[in-house]
Amino acid sequence: MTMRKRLPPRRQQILDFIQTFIAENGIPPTVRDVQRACEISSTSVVDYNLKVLKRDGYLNRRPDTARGIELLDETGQPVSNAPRVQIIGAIAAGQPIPVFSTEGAASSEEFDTIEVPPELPRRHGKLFGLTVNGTSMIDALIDDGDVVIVKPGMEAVNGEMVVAWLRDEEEATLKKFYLEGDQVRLQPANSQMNPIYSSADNVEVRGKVVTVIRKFA
Amino acid sequence: MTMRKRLPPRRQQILDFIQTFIAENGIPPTVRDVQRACEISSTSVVDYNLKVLKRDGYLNRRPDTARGIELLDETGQPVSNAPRVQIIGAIAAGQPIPVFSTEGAASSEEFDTIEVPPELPRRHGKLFGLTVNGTSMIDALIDDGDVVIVKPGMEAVNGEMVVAWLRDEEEATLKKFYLEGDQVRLQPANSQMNPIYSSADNVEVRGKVVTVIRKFA
DNA sequence: TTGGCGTCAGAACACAAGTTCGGAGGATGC
DNA sequence: GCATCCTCCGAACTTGTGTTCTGACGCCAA
Repeated sequence: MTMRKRLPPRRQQILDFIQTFIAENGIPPTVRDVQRACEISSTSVVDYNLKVLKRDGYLNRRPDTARGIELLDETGQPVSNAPRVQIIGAIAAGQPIPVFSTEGAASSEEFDTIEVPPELPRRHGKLFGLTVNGTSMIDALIDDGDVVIVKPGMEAVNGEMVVAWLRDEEEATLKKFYLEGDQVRLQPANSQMNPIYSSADNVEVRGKVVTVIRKFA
Repeated sequence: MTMRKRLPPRRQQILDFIQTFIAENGIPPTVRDVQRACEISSTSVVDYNLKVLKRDGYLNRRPDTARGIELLDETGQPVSNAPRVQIIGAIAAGQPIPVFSTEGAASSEEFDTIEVPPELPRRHGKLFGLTVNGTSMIDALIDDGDVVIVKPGMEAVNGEMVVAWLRDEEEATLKKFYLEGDQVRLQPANSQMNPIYSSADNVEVRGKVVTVIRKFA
């Protein structure tokens, strides 16, 4: 693991541009793309900085090939353009969620993110992630440290796993949702634990679990 | 939604190569890359076929730009370069798996595939997928039609969900694995179902579940 | 047959793009 | 001052790469 020091402004600018360019166009920029965008007078300057960035492990270059720049992450792995979902907090049965601003569009770089298959955002739109604390969902194959990907929304069908907000208690929990008459049963995924019963008025569905991502198994 | 008819072999070959090339290199091939790989005598032939493929909605081309090919999916959306895992069959408690050649490296286009976060193959190497039939794993948040991503391997730790092959019965099942003395308990994830006990000799772990991907929720 | 159509071959063109070279400031240390 | 290193400049060189032109071959219907 190479340390990532603060870069000279030129170099940082180049690196940022490459990142943006790939995100926007799907393919890496050419040397001259970088030159124009960063208003550098000569391609040799770009080449020089790219060489340094390569030496320091920020990217790879395929020699003699057009658009041969390949960004690397902190571990030296090629970086992918897979979509990332913000992990906006943690959740555990009976524990409050911190922020939880569903549409706040908070500034990007504040939260951790996690890679998801591109199919998910395509199908569900905006999503967020919650880290699961503890093993209270162990029967649902959700272990300590796993991340649930949640689609914001108020509706839920019986049996779906939802993020439920209990108004009176001011707590959020991750449970299976069952509407039974005028009360709601929130069923944990742990045979050791009992369901929570609450009046339907007191339960606010904040979103439902779309999938679970196990960070390492 | 454009219909995707059977393509002439040349065109299909070109399309396949582009797909493979992007998967392997992260950037699209050049016209001459295609030419060499498909053993085509002239770049004009490649260009001609690319034009037809573009007309028919299989790809986009950025004019005059190196590596300007952009693959499209059935809906005309740009296709991502997220890794894909082969779904080599289906599995349900007590049901046999069809093929199950772990390392066979079967011909590419025979199986369905599913997108996974790039982190998974990076971490675990070669993986395969199995479609889950039925709701016998419902307590594990694995529903009918979900896909379990499995890392091939013989070892398992107690509590892990594994694909277990029962030699005598010649059946494969998806269960949680517990080695208890010299026998193995295969615990289903359904409170309605009883565990299977078998001698350790009779149980062969084929792989363990790395994650679950819900196709639509 | 004839003509159109889809497909391919070979070659060339024109520009895109990676690479290299000599030189020049500016900082830093001796 | 002098050497050394980092960084930049301008220009050129060489190759990569998209594109085009002309011609040909086979197929099929009028």
